[in-house]
Amino acid sequence: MLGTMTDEHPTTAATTSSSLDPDTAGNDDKGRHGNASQRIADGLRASILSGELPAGSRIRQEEIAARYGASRIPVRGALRILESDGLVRLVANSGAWVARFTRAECEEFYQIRERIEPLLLRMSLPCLTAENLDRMDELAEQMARADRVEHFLRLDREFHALSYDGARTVVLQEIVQRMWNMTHHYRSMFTQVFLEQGSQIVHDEHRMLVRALREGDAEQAELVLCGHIRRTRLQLARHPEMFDAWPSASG
Amino acid sequence: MLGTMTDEHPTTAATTSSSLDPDTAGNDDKGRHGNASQRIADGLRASILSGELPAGSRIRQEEIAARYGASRIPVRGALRILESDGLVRLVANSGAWVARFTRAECEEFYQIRERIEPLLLRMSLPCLTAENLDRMDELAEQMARADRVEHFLRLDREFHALSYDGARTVVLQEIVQRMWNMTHHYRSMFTQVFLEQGSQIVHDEHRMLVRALREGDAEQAELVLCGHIRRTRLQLARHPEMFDAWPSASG
DNA sequence: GTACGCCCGATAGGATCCAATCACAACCGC
DNA sequence: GCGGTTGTGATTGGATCCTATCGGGCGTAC
Repeated sequence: MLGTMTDEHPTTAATTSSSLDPDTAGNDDKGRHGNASQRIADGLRASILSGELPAGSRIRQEEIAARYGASRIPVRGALRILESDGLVRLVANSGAWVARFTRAECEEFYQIRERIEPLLLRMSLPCLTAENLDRMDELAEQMARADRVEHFLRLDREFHALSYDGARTVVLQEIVQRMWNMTHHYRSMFTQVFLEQGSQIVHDEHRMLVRALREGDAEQAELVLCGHIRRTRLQLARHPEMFDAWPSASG
Repeated sequence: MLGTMTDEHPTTAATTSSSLDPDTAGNDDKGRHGNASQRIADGLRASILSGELPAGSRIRQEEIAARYGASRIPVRGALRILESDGLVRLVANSGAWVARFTRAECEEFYQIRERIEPLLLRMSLPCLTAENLDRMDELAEQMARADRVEHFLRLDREFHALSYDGARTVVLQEIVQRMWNMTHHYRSMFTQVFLEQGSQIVHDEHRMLVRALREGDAEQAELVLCGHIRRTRLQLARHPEMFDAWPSASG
């Protein structure tokens, strides 16, 4: 026979790498089983999120290919992956740029997050374990004492990722992850501001969230999370200077 | 100079093709200016949505390349595009399959839609024109008289796409479009059922939606739309036979 | 002096060829 | 007879080469 090998759907996906945690985002060992595109995409994603590749800067295929010791073919694949991640903008026959978002787009992302993250939280709630919640308490505690931006961001991302850990969804988690990646730089700048101000409300919200989850109160958890994101969006809107002070795109 | 050509971000995107309408979905003329990947992706998308390529069937690169008179390189690009559209599932070193969704995943999609489409509608409302609304009335009228599934689906998609036409968003519209594509077959089967039953509630909802939009009542419009999607989800959950009677994947 | 058109370099996209990987199957040892 | 192993074919992934396209710079005409 010729065409009757494995024409049915694959048993499980298992190839989409990258968790909500930016460090392990795409560094799953299984992700690289012979897939250079994925490896390059993961590396580029890390470079973009770390700020090494600033928003608006151009990405040249040959340069990336040389850096990763590959040809331009897997680089193109990587760029497509990052485009679907929302981190790179491709223009046919022209080139690739690190995505840069306007203030309006950023507000759009936050409004999307306000709607879908509470849903994801609701879906996650029934399967959250006591270990999840204990760890979230720890993280909330550590965040309250954090003074460096990168440290806070790492804890914050792990905190929220944990809160979504019980969800059995696929697409929703991917969307949420994309939103987190796309808003990464804004959260970074915003964190800078509120760490300087020593605002406490973020930690109050985190504690309220864990409490609602512990009590199994999905409605309350949704409200707290929605408010958490909404407050951030409104705060962000009050700091338009963040959108002017973009890290400039060097060649 | 060497590196100082156009290293800034491109002025506008303008390359993401495909509207909410499945016919023009990706057939924008500008999409093909030397971009075979896009052209092939658009063709494949149409084949998948039309049912010509059934869910779960395998996609062979060489076969597609031959059909479109190209090499396998742009086919790979097309497959990546469709993967980010959620219509194709890629497994490294194994192959590509037309995405097939479980009942749980389908419910997930509808729940996502319940949350984000009302938001998109709210964002669209302020910029909707009288022409938009008049055309929506027409479409609602035609839908009430439609008796063929494809005809209804086409009108329905145009109706809702029009309701989102005022939105200045980018990402949100892409997400919504993806959800519509991924649920396309389910809507097809569901439409079959309710057309046979002669149910009127869908048309009532459509009229209520237009009325709320005319009155500029965003809150009411959101509620109606949420209920519209929610009711469909619950109806779908009551027809588990749809998930058994999948079109089989022929090689 | 300015505006238009042509030319050319650089970069992205595509074709062809080659290597790696996987699935199936037949074979051999126990 | 059965399980593990290895071989083979098909298919995907990657490298190299070639072509198309885009943008800037120069020259010329008005």
